Amino acid sequence: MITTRCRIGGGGGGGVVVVRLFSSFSETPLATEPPAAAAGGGGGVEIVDRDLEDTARSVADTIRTQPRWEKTLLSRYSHSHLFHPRCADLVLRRSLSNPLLSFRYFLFLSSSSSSFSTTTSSSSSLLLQSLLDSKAWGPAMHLLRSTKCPTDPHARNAALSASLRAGRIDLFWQLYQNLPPLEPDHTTAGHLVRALCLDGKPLDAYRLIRSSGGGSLLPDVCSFNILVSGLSKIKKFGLVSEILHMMVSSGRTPNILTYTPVLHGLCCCGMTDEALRVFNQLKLRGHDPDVVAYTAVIGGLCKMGRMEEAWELWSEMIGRGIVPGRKSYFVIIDGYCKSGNLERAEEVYKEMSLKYGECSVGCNIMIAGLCLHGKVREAIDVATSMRRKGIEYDVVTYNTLIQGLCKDGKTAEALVFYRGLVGSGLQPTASTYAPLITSLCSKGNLTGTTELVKDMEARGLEPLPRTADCILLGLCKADRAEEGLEWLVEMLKTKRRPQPETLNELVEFFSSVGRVDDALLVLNALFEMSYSLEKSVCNLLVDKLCSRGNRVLSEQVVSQILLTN
DNA sequence: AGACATCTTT
Repeated sequence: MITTRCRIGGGGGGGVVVVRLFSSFSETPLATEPPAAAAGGGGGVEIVDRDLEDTARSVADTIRTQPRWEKTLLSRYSHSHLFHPRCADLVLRRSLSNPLLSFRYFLFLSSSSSSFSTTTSSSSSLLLQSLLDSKAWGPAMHLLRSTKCPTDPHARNAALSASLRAGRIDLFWQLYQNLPPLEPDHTTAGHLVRALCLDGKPLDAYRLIRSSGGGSLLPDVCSFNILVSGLSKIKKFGLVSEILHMMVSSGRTPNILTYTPVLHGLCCCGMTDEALRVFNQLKLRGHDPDVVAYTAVIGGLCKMGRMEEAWELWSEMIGRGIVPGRKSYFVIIDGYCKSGNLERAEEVYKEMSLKYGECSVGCNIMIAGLCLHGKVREAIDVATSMRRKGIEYDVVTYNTLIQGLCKDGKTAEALVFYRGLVGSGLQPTASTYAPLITSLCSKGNLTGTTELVKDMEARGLEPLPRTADCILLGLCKADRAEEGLEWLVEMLKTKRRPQPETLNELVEFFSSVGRVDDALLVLNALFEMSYSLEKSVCNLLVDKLCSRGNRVLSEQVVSQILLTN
């Protein structure tokens, strides 16, 4: 028996569940279909099919048209008919267009008659399927757990699959834990891999695959692809290569969709040359890269500013008859913007607009490019023209403009956009506040800063690390050291570590203004985070301590510094 | 059937 432990996510703490994919090969009973007349007929009374059909039709009409039909049914129909499996089956099927009604009928049957059990797994599977299709998860779960409802492995797999498709991993694990063990097979393995990857635990999925021992218990290519994608996102390329070998040796031949996330992952962590190598290998081995693969590699080159090579690949892509999509255009336009070739960016932007029309993301890219190169006025012009064309601003539009204006020293104007953002009903993000707070702090405007910090808190937003540092420095230097130190304590409590440079600057500041006690306090925090103290700051502090005649303390500090550096 | 690519965060 092979089990793999994995954590289940969803709500907060998430317990540990044993993935029991390969727990037992034995007795998961397949649902069997007993003879139709076995139950309900008692006493040798033979019920004619025709009668049952009439009853079923009438019952189905009743439950569809009457609000409270439970009592009516019990008094109007003979129990031997009502609870006859064939009749139950027919009513359930007739009501499928209203899955919840059908489910209510199922509940009625199972609670009114202790001997009732749907005898064909097909009608309960149909009911389950329609409940899943209408995303009625609660009833679907109830049905699956009901002992009165035989559901075959296929139906259970359908439920697992439906919960994954709907992105409800929480439900997936509930189902998985509460259902009787499934016959271990490659379908279930695939579902588990997908669920673990969606849960952000590709390593657990990898361990599961490793422990399965290979062969027929390995999932299909598509699930493998999801695993490769998950491992690529966390940059575990060694494991990716192991999985690729496993795929080849088990006959799950990797395809272009297997490799694209790898290319993307490599490009994202600066390994663009490695991506290029893999990409060329793929082409040599006869794979036809699609638009997504091309876009990934072109994006990698763009991120490194290698625009000539990017354009070369772009042309190659066009030459192969591949039509660049919207996102391909975004990538290359952004590349030209970032590298400062704004004219070229505009040319390609126009080409994209002719093909796909304009949208906020495209405008955002141009706005960011203009801001980056000090053309904030032009950026605002682009934004204004968006409004004219009926393209709505999104949070990124606002954030980009706010950042651009702040960098240009136009904090007041940036605040106008901030108010516009809030007024438009969009939710600001931590990135909205970062440049505003930095600007206000550097101007010594602590009133404005604390106001924005309060706004953030009211929205449940945490300042970005740099922003938090900025607030810390701002408060301390504006003669509000008490609040500043409180802020520092709060940061440490919530495990948000200030940068080493920030703490050095603080020690330096407190020393220089003669607040030696505060300097020592910060120094302590600095040591506790095993940061090191810069030499110049150290000299300044020791100097201050000595000049105060505090020889003992200064020697202690020096020896402490020697110890930690 | 299912998966892969975009803009803000200095």
